[in-house]
Amino acid sequence: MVTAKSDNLSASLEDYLEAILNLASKSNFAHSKDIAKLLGVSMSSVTGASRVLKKKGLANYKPYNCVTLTESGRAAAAEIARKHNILKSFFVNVLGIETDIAQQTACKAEHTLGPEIIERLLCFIEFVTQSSKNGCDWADEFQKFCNKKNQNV
Amino acid sequence: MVTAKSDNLSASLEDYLEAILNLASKSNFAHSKDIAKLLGVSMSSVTGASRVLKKKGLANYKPYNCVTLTESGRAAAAEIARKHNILKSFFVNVLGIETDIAQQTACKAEHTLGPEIIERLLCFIEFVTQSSKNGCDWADEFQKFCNKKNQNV
DNA sequence: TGACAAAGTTAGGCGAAACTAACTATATTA
DNA sequence: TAATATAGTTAGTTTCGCCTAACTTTGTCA
Repeated sequence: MVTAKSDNLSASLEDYLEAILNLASKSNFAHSKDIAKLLGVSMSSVTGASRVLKKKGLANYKPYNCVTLTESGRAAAAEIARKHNILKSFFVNVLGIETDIAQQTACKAEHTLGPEIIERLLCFIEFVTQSSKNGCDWADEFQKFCNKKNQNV
Repeated sequence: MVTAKSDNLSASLEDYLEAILNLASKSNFAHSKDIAKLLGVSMSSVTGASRVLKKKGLANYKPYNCVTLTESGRAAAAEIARKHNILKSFFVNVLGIETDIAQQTACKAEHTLGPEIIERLLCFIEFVTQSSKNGCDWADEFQKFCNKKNQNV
């Protein structure tokens, strides 16, 4: 296994990791200021987190330089991002939740749901997608079901 | 509305509330020792939490006495327990997750999922239940889908 | 009824995560 | 190239949630 699962990360550190991954998607590095803005946190908090991530071998950090992810940092961040996307997709495409709420909730839930649930959710999304191709559109049927129910209230 | 939603509760306080509700379901009161055991926490932590819950008007607490919930404490706890049950039911009955894992995950996720998601999940459970009565057993089909997929791996 | 065990509390401390305010480094530009 | 604006850091503080160790209260039983 190459994917060095660096576990034992707090929800907060996972957020920093994910933020860096996203910001670095084009440029390969992330500015403290942008991380701070993205996470709604002060710059000094970013400095603190960067030091911790460095100590854990997940980020390359030198004072007054941009932050980059190490190999295992990238792997860990990618896992978190994957969880995030699966959750968001489930919320939007299966449950029919509004994008904004789906996004926000995915951010929180990605830290609390274990692999068993995540993999099953992924499976479930595939299942629904597949059956819609076979003419049985569950997501659509579900929406109708919801609408009918809401009318009765 | 009677349900005095006392929000702004930390995940931790919600856990205490839920624990007290569960322990008090028969006797109407909860011993510190039992709360501590249920939550895997020291008794002094329970004392601290009890004081906070009292200050928030959610629990009746007097040193060296059992803890009971106030009216609004009960309402808040019931809401949390409801979330918990909806989540657990979704995990077990729709996703087919093992009971233990479902239970544990529900404990964590109940603090992070907002009402929109929870209500939709409830709706979804009803939808699946209903359609299984009409001869279309989704949960079962999904299990088959999962099994087939796992075989291919 | 008095000694002892069990239950509960208090005091003090620790680590995580955030903040503000003051300082330092870097970059820009006149 | 020196002044200044922007970015980043450091120091010190706060809040939360938990812990251990020592103490107090309550309840039991010989």
